[in-house]
Amino acid sequence: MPELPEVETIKLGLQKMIREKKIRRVLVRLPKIISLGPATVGNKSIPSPRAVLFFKKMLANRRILRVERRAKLLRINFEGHLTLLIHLKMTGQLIFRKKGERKLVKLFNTENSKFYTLPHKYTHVIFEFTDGSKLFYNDLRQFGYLRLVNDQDLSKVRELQEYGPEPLTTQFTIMHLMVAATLRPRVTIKQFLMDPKVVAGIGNIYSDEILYWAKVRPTRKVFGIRNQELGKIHKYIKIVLKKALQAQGSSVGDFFKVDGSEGAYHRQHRVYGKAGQSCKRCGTVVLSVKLGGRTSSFCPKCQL
DNA sequence: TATATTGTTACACC
DNA sequence: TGGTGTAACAATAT
Repeated sequence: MPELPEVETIKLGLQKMIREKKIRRVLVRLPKIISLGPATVGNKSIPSPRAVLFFKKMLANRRILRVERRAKLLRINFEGHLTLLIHLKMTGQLIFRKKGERKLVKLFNTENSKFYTLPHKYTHVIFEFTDGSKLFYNDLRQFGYLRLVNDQDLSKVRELQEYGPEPLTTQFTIMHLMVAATLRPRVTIKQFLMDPKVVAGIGNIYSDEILYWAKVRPTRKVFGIRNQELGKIHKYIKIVLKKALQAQGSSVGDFFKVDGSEGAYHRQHRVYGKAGQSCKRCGTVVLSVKLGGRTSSFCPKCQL
């Protein structure tokens, strides 16, 4: 479940490991993961064998300039005005391995989950670099995608047009949240925070944690949230995401850094995944509810 | 064996 | 027209 801090952590890891490297070849083991051009990112139609060949040929012998992120979407920028968009969705992983290195990786960060050598049966795309190092794209649920786009077409990619502001920039103001709130008054504050058009990069984990610190129940409708509370939500969006980024993300479920190691922010979680446990602030049992088909956890005493 | 999981889109409904 | 709610995607852990 990579959200903004996790995707940013991956971006920084990739920036360190693969910047300036040249691709020798690309292996595509599951064609439906890849696609070409700007239209309907996320469309899972299976590309033709010709399109797969084109994808591989376009990337072969090409050098990586830099790695960027917008919302939860990674952008690998190549020489020759070509960009690879990578969305990990729920269970996508990017794991880098140096030449000759042996590496055991997990799909889930649970105690009993097993270790695999790479590539494993959930490895769908492999990038081989000219120095013998490799980058593995793994995705258990196959919701993620790798999409190759000419730089001139980037502005036509719908997601990039529709994402709300980056929460850790000065563009993201209380006023922005207030305006967005008047446009979507009937949804719950939880769904509001998770809407990528309202603000980029917040998913289930961080919306729960942000609402805990802001002391707002996830079930409340947006129209009933006072401006002072919206101000607190704005404040804790910044604080929680920054702290999570400092800890290099939360390794609950399936997130690992590009070297295969864990982030550390899940150790600081207060409510996400804590239903049935007692609140660290007041001792009350943390509850969970379903909102829009998604689980949300909160402390019924701390969050009003 | 049944159920929960989860980011985002597609689609039905009003 | 567009806000809202829900199904869909996949395959695992529990």
